[in-house]
Amino acid sequence: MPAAVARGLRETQKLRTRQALLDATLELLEGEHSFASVSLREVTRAAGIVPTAFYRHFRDMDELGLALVEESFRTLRQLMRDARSAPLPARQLIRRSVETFVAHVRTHRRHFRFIARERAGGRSAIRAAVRSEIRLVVSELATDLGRFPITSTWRTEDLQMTASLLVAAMMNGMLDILDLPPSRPDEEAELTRMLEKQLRLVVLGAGQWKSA
Amino acid sequence: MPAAVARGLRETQKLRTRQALLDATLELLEGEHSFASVSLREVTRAAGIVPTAFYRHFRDMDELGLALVEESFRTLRQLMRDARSAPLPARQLIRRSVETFVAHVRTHRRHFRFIARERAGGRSAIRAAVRSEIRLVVSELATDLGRFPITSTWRTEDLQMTASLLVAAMMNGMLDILDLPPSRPDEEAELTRMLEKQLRLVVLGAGQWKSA
DNA sequence: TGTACATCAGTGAACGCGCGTTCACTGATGTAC
DNA sequence: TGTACATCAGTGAACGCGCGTTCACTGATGTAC
Repeated sequence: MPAAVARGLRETQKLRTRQALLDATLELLEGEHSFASVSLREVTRAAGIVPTAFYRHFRDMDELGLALVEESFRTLRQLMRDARSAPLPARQLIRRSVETFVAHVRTHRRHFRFIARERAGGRSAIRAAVRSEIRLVVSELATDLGRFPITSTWRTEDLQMTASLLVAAMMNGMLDILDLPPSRPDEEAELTRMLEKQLRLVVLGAGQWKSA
Repeated sequence: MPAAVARGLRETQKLRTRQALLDATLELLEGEHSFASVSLREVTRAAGIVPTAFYRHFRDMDELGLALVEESFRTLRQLMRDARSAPLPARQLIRRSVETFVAHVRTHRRHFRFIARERAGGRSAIRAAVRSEIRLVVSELATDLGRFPITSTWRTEDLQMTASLLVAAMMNGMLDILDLPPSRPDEEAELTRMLEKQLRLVVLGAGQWKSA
């Protein structure tokens, strides 16, 4: 075991239980439950601990929710930045971005189901955290958009406006994809194709846009 | 009293109570509550009736939620169709549509807060109803988009794709506007301007799009 | 118009249940020497 | 390495509370004649 992650048995086990609580919560959200209606007792029951042990890990369900937001976005932003870092024509960058995004959402279905719902949903602390993460995604995209020859003279405001539109399309596509039963790869491919077209439409518009 | 709406005292009072239940629910949603976490007892308490009287009006909270979805969209679709019915250049139609939309959302803040949350949120019956209403909005917009000279040769699929993108932008803008405190008309105007730009960007892109 | 009966929106007591949180505890893990 | 003590993740009993739903009811409104 490398020194940097050296942990006692106790700490290892505690982290394992913490993760079990996070996983159990996402599991419970697969059904009709919304996060706001999942009870602390249900979560501990599903994680295999007694209700009172919950407090060894989180102050309350809100704090657990914030941990889930963090966990959901941890890798997404890096992935998206990598996807568009290659020196390729716009059309290929769009395809890569959409494919990366859809693949990530598919392999983290439960996380993004949670994100999609809490983005507009219940508890304001969690909603604020989701919206703040999305704002970061938008800003990073805006920065990358500004690197193209045509956009190099654009006002920051218009870069943000365009990035926000692209991300809105992605979030909307995500919502549709998550609402499909997992057994419909054909419909998912259809939605993916439409999402790609929507991004291309925006980029076509950007080619004509007069900023400043 | 016109014959068509002639009602007995009893029926009038029953409708009044039903409306009080709907209004009370929206009122409760102003705070931290999500629809899924509002209890039947809270609603009846706020409406000034006894819990058991709830069942004279709705089978359960789901049925009340569906009534709220219906109430929310009742006038919106007609308004939006009217807003773009005038024979004006694209830019003016966009402005009119955005202004109509934002004004309607503002005057029905609580309804659309509910819609924004339940679109992705909790109970699947309600989510399905919201998504079905939005699909209607998209289809009606796609139909109207097809009437322009440039789009007259487009494939239906691409009209739907474009309409879906425009509506996604509107929903996204709505979410941002609803998240502002009602006391910020300046930020609201800023968001409205951005939304208008986003729609113009899409329409610019549509001008370049090669469908078929 | 007046009377006798039917309807039904709203009442109020009661039920069993799962909830979040408190508290004192246990016993395995960790630490100091 | 062995011992004695400290830490602390997880336990289990207990609490008061609001919940959805049942039931038999009341009394104003509606209807038939």
